[in-house]
Amino acid sequence: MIHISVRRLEYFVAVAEELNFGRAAERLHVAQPVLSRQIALLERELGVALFARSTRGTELTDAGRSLLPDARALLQAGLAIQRRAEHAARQVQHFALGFMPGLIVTPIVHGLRAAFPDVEIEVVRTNWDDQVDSILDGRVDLGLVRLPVAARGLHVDPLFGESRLAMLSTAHPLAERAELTMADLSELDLLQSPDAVPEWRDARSRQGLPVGRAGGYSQDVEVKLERVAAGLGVVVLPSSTAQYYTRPDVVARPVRGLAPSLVAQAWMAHRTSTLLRTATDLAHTLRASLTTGEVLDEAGAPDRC
Amino acid sequence: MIHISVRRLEYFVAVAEELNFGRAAERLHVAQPVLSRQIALLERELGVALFARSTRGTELTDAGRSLLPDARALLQAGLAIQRRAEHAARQVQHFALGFMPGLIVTPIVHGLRAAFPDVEIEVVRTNWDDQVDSILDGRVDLGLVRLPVAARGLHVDPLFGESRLAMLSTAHPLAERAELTMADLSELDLLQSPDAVPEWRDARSRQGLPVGRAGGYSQDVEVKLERVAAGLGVVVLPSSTAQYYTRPDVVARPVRGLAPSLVAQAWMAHRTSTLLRTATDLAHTLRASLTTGEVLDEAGAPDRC
DNA sequence: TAAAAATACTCCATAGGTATTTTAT
DNA sequence: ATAAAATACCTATGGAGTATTTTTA
Repeated sequence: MIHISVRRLEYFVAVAEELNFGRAAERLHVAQPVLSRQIALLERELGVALFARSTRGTELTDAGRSLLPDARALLQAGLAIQRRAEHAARQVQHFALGFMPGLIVTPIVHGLRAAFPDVEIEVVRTNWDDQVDSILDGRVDLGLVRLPVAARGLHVDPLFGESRLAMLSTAHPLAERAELTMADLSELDLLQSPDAVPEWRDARSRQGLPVGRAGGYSQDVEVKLERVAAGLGVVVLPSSTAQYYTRPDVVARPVRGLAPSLVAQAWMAHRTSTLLRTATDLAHTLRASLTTGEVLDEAGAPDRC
Repeated sequence: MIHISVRRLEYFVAVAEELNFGRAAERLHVAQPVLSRQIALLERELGVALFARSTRGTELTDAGRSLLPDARALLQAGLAIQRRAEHAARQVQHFALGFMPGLIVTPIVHGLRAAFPDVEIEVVRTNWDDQVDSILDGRVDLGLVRLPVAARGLHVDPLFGESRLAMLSTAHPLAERAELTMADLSELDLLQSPDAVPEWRDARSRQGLPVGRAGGYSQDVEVKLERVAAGLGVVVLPSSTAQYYTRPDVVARPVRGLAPSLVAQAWMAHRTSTLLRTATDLAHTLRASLTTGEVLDEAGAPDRC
């Protein structure tokens, strides 16, 4: 029998994120004493202190730190349940297809419409930061994602690879070169998450240069390109994305030593339906037509995990 | 904000499994009207009917069927939280290493003890049916499993392969042959889950023979071998397991056309700790010494998903 | 003394229990 | 007539609110 209360975990996550009971209470639209009490109850229930309180700044204990990802996972499972129930409640069936910028999902949508004329097909453009979350929390039933993904509970089925290009302002000296090297690239500021370009991060840390960025990262391609055009740095995009989003003041240059980007389809591992099955089959069959760029290698055998 | 109540989902799963409110209530140690009300409230909350009630047998609706796996996933996340909190509550750190029959975890345990003398290391023998569940519900921090696994939320890192052998009663006519073929094998009754021997299942269904088993499957190696010795059929075991569990009335025979079994380590994808990291590194380094059988091929690059 | 969290207390929503009715075979 | 689920009604736990106190930099 499970005693855990979802609400309490939500409170816990909020406090862990704010590290301040008052602000967390405000964010949750409850009174501050409620949090004091509920967190204390959660701690008693679990038998561990989750926070080290002090008047200036609350901190997570080891136990709290270890609970946080578990709690987040449970909350996301709860969200997914609500979202999907909403869809089940409306009589018309619904299927949401997520895709990263540069990918073309029209062929899949056409195929699905032909096979299931009564189903409402929705397409959702995702970003690097929510390509996985959108699947986990039920906004998207099947996502066309770019690897790597932190696949908690997902089936990931690689579809094809495509080369990646560095996007530079035309005003930048390096824009005159036909091809860049990793050494060139690592000199530049990266305007996207280093997780998306591990080669850059590795080269940077080998050189002892800073890897993080003070300003944070923009997630929208358009915003990234805006900042590139402004001369703030470089972003690395898959060729399809580079080709889709073109502007006169930004050029795309190949980089020697940059591994290809892999496109995959991903879905909740424990969900199955003929609709989903049809969609994954379609995506696999039509994978060569899902991009405007050239397909590097078609990842063959289903590497589903 | 999430409104879902874990308790209600627990009730839902119980009723979905029993398909009878009275029996489910008994199992949950609550009164039957409680379930009627809580399920009705859950249905109102979600806005969908989950059960089609009738006086003879309750059935799941489509919405209910689609909720069930999601609900189970959430409950398992809840269990994991409770289990791990229990461990965090005891001051002494704890690490549970799961392993399938035939595998030798002593080298890893020694390595961990050397690196973390104060941590309590527990080893847990798992079976085919709980090698994954034990990780998901927090009983095991790192599991040495046999592929394939339905990897919901797991990192799976293949370690090595080993050949598989058919275990037969010495009294069986085929026991006199030095090697069997898939055709021989598919004639025999399989005393383990067909999922563990897909080749057998495929051969059976091609021949139009029944694949399922009325009696269900035993999960313990010892019990399986007992039944083999009794002449009820055959089981297929990895060579290490075959070598570890030996009895005079059972023989092991190679089978032409049987793919090797892969051993992997698996852990919750969203958990990280130096302890876990050390353990996975140890397992990877020592992988050749984790089995008594011969290592077929060492799966190299980390295929972590 | 000021900011942050905990405590005291009150109120009400809701889960759970028992007894009973409804419903379909 | 019987088995299964729903309803009626009661109780008590516990979550949320306001006011206040404790704590420490």
